[in-house]
This record gives sequence, structure tokens and C-alpha cells, in this order.
Amino acid sequence: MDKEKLSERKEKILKAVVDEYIKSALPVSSGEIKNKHFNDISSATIRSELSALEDMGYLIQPHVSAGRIPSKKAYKKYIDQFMVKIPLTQAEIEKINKSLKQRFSGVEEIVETTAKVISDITNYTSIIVLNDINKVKIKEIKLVDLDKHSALVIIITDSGIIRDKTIKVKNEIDTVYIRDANAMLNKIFEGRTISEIKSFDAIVEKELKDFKELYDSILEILDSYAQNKQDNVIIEGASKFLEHSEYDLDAAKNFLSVIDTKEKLAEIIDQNDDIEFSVKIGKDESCGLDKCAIVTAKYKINGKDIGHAGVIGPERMDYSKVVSVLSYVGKTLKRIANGGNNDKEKE
Amino acid sequence: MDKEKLSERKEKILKAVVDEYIKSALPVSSGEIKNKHFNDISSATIRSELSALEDMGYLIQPHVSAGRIPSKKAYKKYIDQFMVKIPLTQAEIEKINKSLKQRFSGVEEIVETTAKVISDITNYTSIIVLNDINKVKIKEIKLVDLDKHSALVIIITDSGIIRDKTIKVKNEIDTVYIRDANAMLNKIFEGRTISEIKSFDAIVEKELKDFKELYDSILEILDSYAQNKQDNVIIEGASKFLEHSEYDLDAAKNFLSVIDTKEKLAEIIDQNDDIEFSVKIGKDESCGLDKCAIVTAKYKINGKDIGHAGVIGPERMDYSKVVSVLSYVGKTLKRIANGGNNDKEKE
DNA sequence: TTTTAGCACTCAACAATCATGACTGCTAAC
DNA sequence: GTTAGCAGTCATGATTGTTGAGTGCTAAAA
Repeated sequence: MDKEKLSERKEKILKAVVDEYIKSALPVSSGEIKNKHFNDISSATIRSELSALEDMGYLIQPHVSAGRIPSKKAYKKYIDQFMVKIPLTQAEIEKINKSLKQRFSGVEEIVETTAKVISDITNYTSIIVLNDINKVKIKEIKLVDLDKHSALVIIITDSGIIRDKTIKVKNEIDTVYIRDANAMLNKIFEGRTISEIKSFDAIVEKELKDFKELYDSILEILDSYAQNKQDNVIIEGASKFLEHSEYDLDAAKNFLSVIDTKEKLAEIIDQNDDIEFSVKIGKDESCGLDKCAIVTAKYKINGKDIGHAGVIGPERMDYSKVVSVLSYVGKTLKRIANGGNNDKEKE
Repeated sequence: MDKEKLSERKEKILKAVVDEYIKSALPVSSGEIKNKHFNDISSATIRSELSALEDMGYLIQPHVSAGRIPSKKAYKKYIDQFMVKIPLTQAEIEKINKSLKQRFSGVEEIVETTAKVISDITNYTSIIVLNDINKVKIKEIKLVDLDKHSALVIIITDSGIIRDKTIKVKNEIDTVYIRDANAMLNKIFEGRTISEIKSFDAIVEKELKDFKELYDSILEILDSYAQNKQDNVIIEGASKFLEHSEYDLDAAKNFLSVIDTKEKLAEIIDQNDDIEFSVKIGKDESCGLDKCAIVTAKYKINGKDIGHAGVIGPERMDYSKVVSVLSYVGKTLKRIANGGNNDKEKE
């Protein structure tokens, strides 16, 4: 990328434009910059600098006698270089701690709470995408009898995510059946990923014997999880999106329909598996949403990657705050899980 | 209610106004009615009838030289008297059958699919509110060991709804513990509703012995389910709401925030426990949403009431279609469940 | 008594015009 | 390199006029 060097003053001005635009959503003028950020130079000087920055592609003028707004290029530079981590306020920290330090049962609940907290504090719509279930290892499979012909399959993965579903089988289910089935299932599934299991379909065929039907059912379940990315996406605070002005009905409709089809979001966010923090801005990044930015971070619980959590909002979102919140939440999550069954005794 | 008698012609005109307004969302004029519904009388005659209907409170004139739009009173009369059940098209019936006749595992999946189908075919946002868990009876509670100090609690209710959560206990969990715990739990919980259980807290105290901690955890889970109405509400097709014009950004925001806080919806819909079909229109019905109508029907699966399913949309929604769809889906659900594990063999 | 035609009246919606003021770009002086 | 000053641009908002859809009323016809 052509990250040319800017003079210190140009950088300061550019940062000022982005900051102001994030606050107001209005094109920012030379006069405004002078008043709020400079005492020593005149607006005319700033104008000439702005003009230069526009030539370089950092700024855009909606029309000739309007102020400037930042381009995507400016946002990127802003995030790379200018953004200062704003420390969270005490109130915010407490809010996060309070939400996240309760007693949880299962990853799902943690994830939901996390989504809520992020949306709450950033005031943007939050998104959490759990890791593709194809990639997680199955730690254990349990079969629990419900009645004569139906049972509950519980799938425990190495990142602690639990999925379950009921299935029906023709065989009569009794304790012996359950015991044998459990033993058989774990021999096959334990320590493997779904994609692995799907690939050696034929091999196990003979060992299965009576459990063929059961095995098929479970494979079907895994398959449906693998295909259904929908369940891996949690969205909170959808209504917050519209609170950030500058959107019209069309944008709202567009946004809602993206939110509705969670699969697409999962794909967008799953792409960058490796990066710690990722910022996607606007359409050109295949975000599917115009005038939108998505900021996500990789999250771990209990030392295991569980997925990405982040925020979707307008391009001019308050990146500093979002990044601060995401990273603090990330840290808190790590701490919680490491402490294990942490503060049960406090209650 | 003051359901005064209207002349046959007045009724026909009123119905015409509602029908046209449902189609166009535009105030409908005397001329329009004459052209599309009457050959034998002039627009002037219709005008005087319209004027009379307005005096009676059925119609509203947005401004003096505009057509009329129906009032809530008109919608109610329309639903009570004029609405004809439109038979669904073959394509629609097939779509419903196809979605609902697959093999399901668990009520949750059925409910989700139902919500999708309703939203799909009516083109409105669909809502399903499951029965308040306080009122359902617990059929069985199962404890499954996950590792040394954590277990999965599975709660099976009489309507087949399954909830589960992991819990942690200090005691070491082994097969004996699980067996005894299961026995104990079922002695306490079986056949009772959550509210019953909560009320005789003190009595069981002595029988519990070693399982006090476990019992408390489970009570906590039940409590959180009971309070958390959120899990009982399923919403599909939120984006469809905005496709029905006549809404502005404020309405959209309002709608989204209601959708976000599912508890409120649950309350609104849970109110009318007894009625088969319920239509709520506009604010005055404490719907919390302006210019909105909610149509819901009581649903059964397997002979047991499971909750209410319905649709939320603009006041001028296509009630005929919605009611037809809801009732057909209702019938289909009943049939499915009665057939039991129905078409597994077809595959 | 009911229906109809005709006409005057009202009013939202649209377009055209105009004044305002927020900015900029340019130039010439500092 | 910086600044002040000024002309030029253009969105915004207010004002006005025009249009046409649609009504209410009245008087005549059925």
C-alpha cells in the first residue's frame, strides 16, 4: 500500500478532520478545525493543507462549497496511526466486570452476555461469530435416553461448546443400549473434527452393526450444524444501528436484511482467521454493506479460540472506543475462564 | 361494544375502502371506489356514504381534500365480518408442507422452522412466543456428568420442550452420585410446575442432604428461565417490516427496539391466553407500537399447547392472508405431531 | 326520498424563485 | 510560508404560485 509520508501538520489536520467527523457526522470546515485544534495558524493555511490532503486521496468534498469528509483511506490511516486507546471510564469498567463476572453455565451464556455488554457500552450493534464447527474437535459425545424411542445427543467440543439435539431411533432404548452406544460413539468421534469424521464414512461401516441408524442420525446432526452457520452468529442491539443518524430507510432495510441472513456475516468475519484486530470499512471490502464498518477481535476463553467478537456501525464510528472496549472485554474473558469456577464463594 | 348496524351498501363500501387501502397504503377516494367496485351508483353517492361512515367513526380523512383511510374501528369490523378466508395457493401449501414435513428433533427446531415459514409466506415479520415456562409441568430432570465437577442438567417438560444448562458442583461427580441425584431430583420435580416447586422451598430442605448445592443450582436455573422471557420468543424476518412502506426512520427505530427487547412482546402476546385468534391494532391496545398490528393464533403440537405464533406488521396488513396462513400452519403442525415420527421412512 | 351532476372550495404536492450563509480557491500582500 | 480579503459556489430554507385530486354542498332529476 502507498502509505506516503505526511508532514506532521498534515497528519494533525487529518486526524482532526476524522475526529470531528466521527463526532458530528457533518462535513468539517477549515474554520472549525482552526477553532478547535489550532491557535497558531489561520483557516486559510488549513485550507491549503486540506486541499493537498484531498489531492492525496485522504479527503472528499461532497460539493464545492462544503467542508471535507474523510475517505476510506483516511479511516485506515487513522486506525493504523492516529488512534489513541482511550482508557475506559470507571463506570464502564465496572459495568463490564459486573456483567462478565457472574457465574456462567456454558459458553453460550458467556457469549450472549458478552454480546450484550459490548453493544451496551459501545452503543453499536455487536456481533459474535463462533468458530466454524467444522474446525473444532469433539471431546465427547453423550447419549441420554428420553423415552423408549428418543434420546438426546450431547456434543461437547474442546472449546467447551455444547450442542444438543434429540433424535429418534427404531430400536428400543434401554440402559444397555445407551451404554454400548456411548462407548461406540466415543470410539469414533473422540478427538476428531467434524470434517475428519465425514471423510472416513466408509471405514466404520462394518464396526457399527446395530448402531448404523444412530450413527447416521448423529452424522446428520453434525452435518446440519456444519452447514448452518446461523447458530454461530449472535447479534445484539440491532436497533442501535439506526441511532447513528446519516442513514436512510434504504440503508436500514439493507442492514436489517444482512442481519437477518447471519450466514453472510459469518463468512465476512470468518475470513480473517489470523488477525488479532480487524477493521473492514465500506463496500469495497466485500462487506456487503455500504457506509458501514465492522471491527472485530479474536476472542479466547479458557485458552481456546472461540471466535470473533465485534461491532458493526457507520464508517465514522468511534474506533478508539470500540477497540478499547473490545480489548478490555477480551482480557476480562480470559481472566474469568482462567479463574475457573471463580467467584462462586463470594455469593 | 357499539357495533351498530350498517346498511348493506355501507358495508360494501367500507369493505372496499379497507381492501383498497390494504393494497395501496394510499387514502382511497370516492372515484376509486366507484371505478373498482360499483357500476351502478355515482361517486357523489359514494361520497355521501363515506361522509356518513366517517361520522360513525369508521373512516378518517387525513385532510379535507384527501381520500379516506380506515380507522381502527374499521379494521376491527373488517376482521370480524368482512374478511373472507382466501384459500392458499397450491405453491404456498406445498411450501408449508415441505418445510414442516421434514424430520425434526425437538420442539425448538419445529418452532424455528415454523417462524421461518410464516414469515416467508405472509411476507411479514413473524413472532412465536412459547408458553410461560412457569406454567408447564416438568416431566423429567436428568443429570449428565461432563467432567469431575460439572454436569449437564436436562429439563424435559410435558410439552416436550427441552432446556439444558451446565452446572458446577463441589462434590466429585461419579456414577453413583449421578444415579442418586437423578433419583432425588425426579422425586422432587416430576409432574410439578416451576411455580409449585418454588413455593415449597422449605419442605424439601431436610431430604436433600448432600444434594443441597445441586438443588440450589437447579432452582437457580429454573428461576432464570422463569424470569428470562427472552428465550421464549422467536422472531423471524425482521427486515420484512420495513418493506411495507409508510414507515419512516422513527417507526423503524421504534420497531427494532421492540424487537430487541423480546420480553415486552412476550407480555403483549401472552395476555390473551384463552383466545384462538387475536388481533391487536395500534397503540391503544398497549401494543407499544404505533401503526402496527399483531395477529396471533394459539398453537398446539402433539395435543399440548405450546404457545402463540403470529405476525407483526402494519395496521393495513393483509389480514385474510395472514389468518389463512396461520390457520393452515396450525393444522399442519397438529397433523405432523400426531403422525409422530412420521415420514422417516420416506427418505 | 334518493341519486346525480355541477360547481366552488380546500389543500398537499410540486416547482420556481430568492435570499442566506457556510465554505472554498485564488491572489496579492506580509 | 503564511495570511487576509474577496469573489464564486452551492446547499439550505423560506416564500410564492400552480396544479390537480378530491371533497361538500346545492339544486335538479328520478
